[in-house]
Amino acid sequence: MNPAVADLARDRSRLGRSSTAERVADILRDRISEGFFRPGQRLSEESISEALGVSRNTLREAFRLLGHERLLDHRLNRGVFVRLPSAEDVADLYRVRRVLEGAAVRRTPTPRQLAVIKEAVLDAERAAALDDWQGVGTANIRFHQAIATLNGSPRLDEAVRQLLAELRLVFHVMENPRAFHEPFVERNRALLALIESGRPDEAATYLDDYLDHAEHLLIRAYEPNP
Amino acid sequence: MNPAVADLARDRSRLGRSSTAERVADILRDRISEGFFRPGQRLSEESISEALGVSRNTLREAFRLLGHERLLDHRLNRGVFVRLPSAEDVADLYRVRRVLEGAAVRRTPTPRQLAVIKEAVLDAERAAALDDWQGVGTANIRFHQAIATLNGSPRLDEAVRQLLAELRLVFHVMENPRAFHEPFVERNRALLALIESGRPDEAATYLDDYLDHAEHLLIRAYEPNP
DNA sequence: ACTTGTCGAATTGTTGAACGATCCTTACGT
DNA sequence: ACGTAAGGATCGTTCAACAATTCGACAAGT
Repeated sequence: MNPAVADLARDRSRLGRSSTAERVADILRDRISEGFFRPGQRLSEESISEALGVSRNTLREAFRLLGHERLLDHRLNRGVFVRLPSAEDVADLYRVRRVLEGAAVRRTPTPRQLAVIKEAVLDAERAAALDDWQGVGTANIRFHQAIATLNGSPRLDEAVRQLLAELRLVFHVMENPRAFHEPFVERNRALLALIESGRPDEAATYLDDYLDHAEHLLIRAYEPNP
Repeated sequence: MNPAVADLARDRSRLGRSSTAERVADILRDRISEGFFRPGQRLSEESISEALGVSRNTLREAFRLLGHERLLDHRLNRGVFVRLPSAEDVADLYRVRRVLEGAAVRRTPTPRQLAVIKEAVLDAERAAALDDWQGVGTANIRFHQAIATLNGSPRLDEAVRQLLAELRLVFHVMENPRAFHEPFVERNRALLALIESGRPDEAATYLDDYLDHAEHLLIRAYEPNP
């Protein structure tokens, strides 16, 4: 086969994925992620389908997709709600993070992977300097996503992407984002240094402590405000 | 709260999840899992909706669910197909298994968890004695699912459940199930012994070799039969 | 023989309306 | 305070219709 044509094979994935339902799901996912739809809020089929100019059936297909990603909670005969994770959910999310990210930091990164991680650290530091704590949170998520890619597994990348999207729901119910995000800006850099210097065991130990700290902060933020 | 009433909480999950679309998804999932629908086969909306007595819209919601579980492949304007995993998919599935099951075997099991694992080992041995290699495959999957529960995370349990369901698709394209399943009956027992005796590092090492072996067998089975 | 253009059947993508089922609220009666 | 009944709103599901797309076949051109 023609080598120039074979190069096109990479773009093939862009062809198939663009049904209306999936595009609607993309829109809703973004809205949830940015906090436009708040956790716990109900999403009316009628009003949203009307607002987006799609039929209820198509919207329901989109809802199914997001429900499977744990961003929406589908309650029979009551409608879909933006998911509001419980304290037990938070604990489980961190259980998964310890496994997935813990395995990731034990791998030796390629220079390209390392560059992506470093860029995320820098973004967080820049946002912190501007007191943009929402931006710090976003950069933080990119940081951990970049770490997850060290596993070299598309499925694990996708799992981490969903997991962090779910975790972002938790951030939206917190009243004080600065208190939560601030301590981790410098921890990100420290973790990067351990990964970069090729000490996987120390990196893993540091990550465990990192995640413990983050989880305790979140859980504590849940108790005064159930 | 009444302790007898609290016991009912476990059945609560059965209440909500019973829309027609989800029940249809359950049926199709079982059919795919048992090989009634072969990998690569196209599932017609019209004929299946008619056969099950549900509308096309409802069936499409079910298709979305299974597509998200990677059991169906949804190609725009061409319909849904039972997923046919590629060799690269197999490699990635085993990448994930090494991470998730590797983390699991390093945990100390409760007596109850150990009992479930042991039961799966026995089931595989019983099926092997009867030359029921399909049954061995099923017991094998239960064995690894039971191992995954050692992580103590509902999300990881679900991830492993989906992962093994996807792997079962691979089994269905193999021509010789005995050659693949037979060697692992006694390996299951050996791995159980290592877990039971509280030697997590040895168990993890053994599991790595176990998964390497399984992956190589599968990949090799793919090459003569693309 | 190989590629390209065109046509038509079959299937999916999406819509809009309809109706029963279920839930929530409110009001009522005991 | 508690159980109940009525009403409205919304979801669950179906159905029919049409547009959009794919696919195979066949003709035409090189």
